[in-house]
Order: sequence, then structure tokens, then C-alpha cells
Amino acid sequence: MKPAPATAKAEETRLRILRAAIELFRNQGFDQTTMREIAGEAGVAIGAAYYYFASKEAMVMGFYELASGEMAPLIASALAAPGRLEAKLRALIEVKFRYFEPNRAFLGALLRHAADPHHPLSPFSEETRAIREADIASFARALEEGEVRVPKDLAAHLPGLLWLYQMGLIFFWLADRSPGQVRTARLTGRSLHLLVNLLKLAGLPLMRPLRRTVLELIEIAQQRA
Amino acid sequence: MKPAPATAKAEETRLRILRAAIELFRNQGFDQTTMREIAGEAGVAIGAAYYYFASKEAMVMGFYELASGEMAPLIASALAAPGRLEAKLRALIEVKFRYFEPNRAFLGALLRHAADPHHPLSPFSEETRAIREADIASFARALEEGEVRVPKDLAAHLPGLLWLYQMGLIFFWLADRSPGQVRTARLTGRSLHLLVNLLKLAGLPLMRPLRRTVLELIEIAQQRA
DNA sequence: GTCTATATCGGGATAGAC
DNA sequence: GTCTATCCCGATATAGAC
Repeated sequence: MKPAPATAKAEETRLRILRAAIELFRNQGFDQTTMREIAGEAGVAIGAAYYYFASKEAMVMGFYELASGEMAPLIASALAAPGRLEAKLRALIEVKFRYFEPNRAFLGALLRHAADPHHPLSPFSEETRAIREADIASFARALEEGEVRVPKDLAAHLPGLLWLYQMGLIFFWLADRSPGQVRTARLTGRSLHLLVNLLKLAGLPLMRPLRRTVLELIEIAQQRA
Repeated sequence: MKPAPATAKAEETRLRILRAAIELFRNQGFDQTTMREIAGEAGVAIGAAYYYFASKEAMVMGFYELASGEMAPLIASALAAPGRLEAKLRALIEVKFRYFEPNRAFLGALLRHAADPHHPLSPFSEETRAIREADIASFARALEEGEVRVPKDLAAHLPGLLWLYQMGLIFFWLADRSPGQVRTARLTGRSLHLLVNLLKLAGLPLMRPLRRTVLELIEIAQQRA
């Protein structure tokens, strides 16, 4: 994915440019920040910035990768905390919100291509697959360690579905203008509780026909065209 | 919303510019089309294009309004067709897909702001409220005429939820690269069937606690901050 | 009020010299 | 790998024709 840096100095320059960009995005937003500012702040020429990043948007990809790497240990310890599935999922989602908090104002601008799964920056794109799969894997771990019996046919899809649920919460959070985003907190708490309860119900023999129908829908939705 | 046109000639010019823009967007995509081209194709100066549309993106709003107006009679007759709720909803959604079909390739580019409900062009924004509410009203009509008993507490939210469901299908359709978008057709058919069945189940006394919980979630999600 | 013509600017992106 | 110069385009501004 990310090519190995040719030299240590090059990697250093790249990181300096990226950090300058993120800092500026944070303070004045993505659109308001110019490539000239980023280059100036990083102490390089515009051309140098373009040497490392194909476009201003490509820097977002850099941010995703940086964030993914920095969150990994936080997620690991969240999953290790005591509690069952609901608690572990709550902790996992909490990590994301806390990490993204300082970037909330401009993350929205970055996720504007989310609706188009073929756009490289979409969380659903081929280009972001590695990050997405690592993320889904953490939900799989939460399920394993959360000690909840899950019907076999559903089990394979569940980590992906939980990831999708989390993406929904993040979108809601980005748009949430209530003070301290309390609405998102409420929504997260209640929906998570409901979700875990539904998961318990899903195993009942009575639920089998419904579960099959839903699984069929999921399979249609997940086919690669 | 849209100010009354001062003269018939002005309205004609506006429409000529808008149609030129849509035609170009269709053929070469939104980003690839320049204001100079649009003005040239419409036979006006750039200044004239900016006289009618504050920005290139503002033309998208014009497209929404045009589409909404042109689809209204098609939707009315779709709702008048025989059949019960499932058939009417299917016909309603079918109208959208058919109308948007020639624009499928660039509609995606236009919906890129969908994720940000505060962006004027988002289908969830204040600016697109009039169009959205007219659309939701058509779902309300389908429910009225579809002869399905719906629990009272859910009834108020149902048109909006159906609209949201439809938006989900449209997003799926935009990303669907299967030939003729057969996957979307399959997904629509099966999910619609499931939806109507769930609606019938929702009225059972057994379902009351679950329904209340879901309604609570909906209400949290719908609060204006 | 409805436009044309033109000049100008800011910013993303690129070519090519070094 | 890095910089300088340049291009392109969206947007704005202005002056004036009708």
C-alpha cells in the first residue's frame, strides 16, 4: 500500500508535511487550508508537497493511516478491559470518538466522499480496505471475547455489520451539533443495548426464518459486482 | 425558495443554461465540466451563468428542483396504480430509478455532500427541505392508500423512515456496478417484501416493548440539536 | 433587469530545470 | 528529491450595452 520510504530523510520530510497539513486542517478546516500554507508551514516548496502527496486529498489518506496506527494500541487495551460484549463494544467505540474528537470539525469535510464507495477516500473503497479490515478484525475480537453465543450463519457477517453500525454512529456524531454531542452518546448507549439484546434473541429457533431472510439481503448487498 | 422569474425570457435563459449544464455533466461528469463550457454550450457569457447560478454547485440544486417537478406527475400516477402497499412502494421507487437512470454516472458525484447534513446540497439539509418533504408526503400517501394497518405510535414516523429506506436504496444503486444494476433490483424486491411483512408484525401486542425502544431511538435521532 | 466582455485573483495541479 | 515557473479553472469584479 504505502511504498517503503526510499530514505529516512524522505520519510521525515513526508511526515513533516503530513503533520503540518493535519495541524492546519484542524485549525482552519480542510477547504480553507491551501497547499501553499501547508508547504510553507512544513518549510518546503509546493512541488515538494506534491512529490509526496498526489493531491491535497491524498493527505487525508495519510491521516487515516496515521490514525489507524495510533489507535491500534488504544483499541487493544479497550478490548482487554473487563466486561462482556456490550461493555467491550462501548469501550471500542469510545476510543474512536475520543481520538477523533480534536478533528471532529474537519473530519466531516473528509468524509464527504463516503457516499461514493469507488472514491479512493471512501471508508468503503478498495484503497481503504486494509484500514477497514483491521478495524473489522477488532470487532471480531470483541465478539470472541465478549462471550455471547451467536448463531453460526450470522457469525461470519457480524463483525462487518458491527463495523457498519459504528460507521453510522460516527456519521451521526459528525453531524451532531448538540453540546458535547450528548445526542450521540445517548444514541450510542441505547442502540448498543438494543443491539446486544437482539443478538441474543437472534439465536431463538422462532427467529430462524427472519434471520435467513435478513442474511439473504446481506449477501446480496455484499456481492462484488 | 426559488424567486419568481422577473420575465419569461429570463426564465428561458436560466433553463437553457441549466439544461446545458445537466447535459454536459451527464456526458463528461461534474468535475470535468467547466463553467466556460456550460456558458459556451448555452450560448451566453460566463457572467450570465453566474447571474443565474451562484456557483457550479448551485446548478445541482437547480437539477434537484427540476427533477422534483418533472417526477411529481409520474409519482402521482404510480400511486394511483392498483395494488396494496408493497406494489405502490415498488412503483414509487421504480419512478425514481427510471428518472435518474440517464444521470446515474454523475448523480454520485453530486451526492458527495450527502454525508454532511449541513451542506446545502445534502438531501438532509435545510436547503433541500422543501423537496424532501414533498417526497416524504408521497410516501405518506402510499401508506394511506396502501391499506395496511400501522400502530399509531409508529405511524407518524413511518413516511420519513420509508423515505430514508429509499435513500439507502438510491445510494446502493449509485454504487452498484452489476450489469443493469440487477443487484439493486434484487435488493429492492426482497427488502421491500421484508419491510412490509415487518410492518404487519409490528402491530402485534408482543412487539410493543421492542417497538417502544426503537421509537425512542428514532426520537433521539430526529431531535434538532 | 438582463446580459456581454474582459480583467483579475486565488488556489490546485503540473512540467521541467537543477 | 526539491524548487521555480506556469497553467487551468472557479470565482469575483467592473464597465457598459440594451
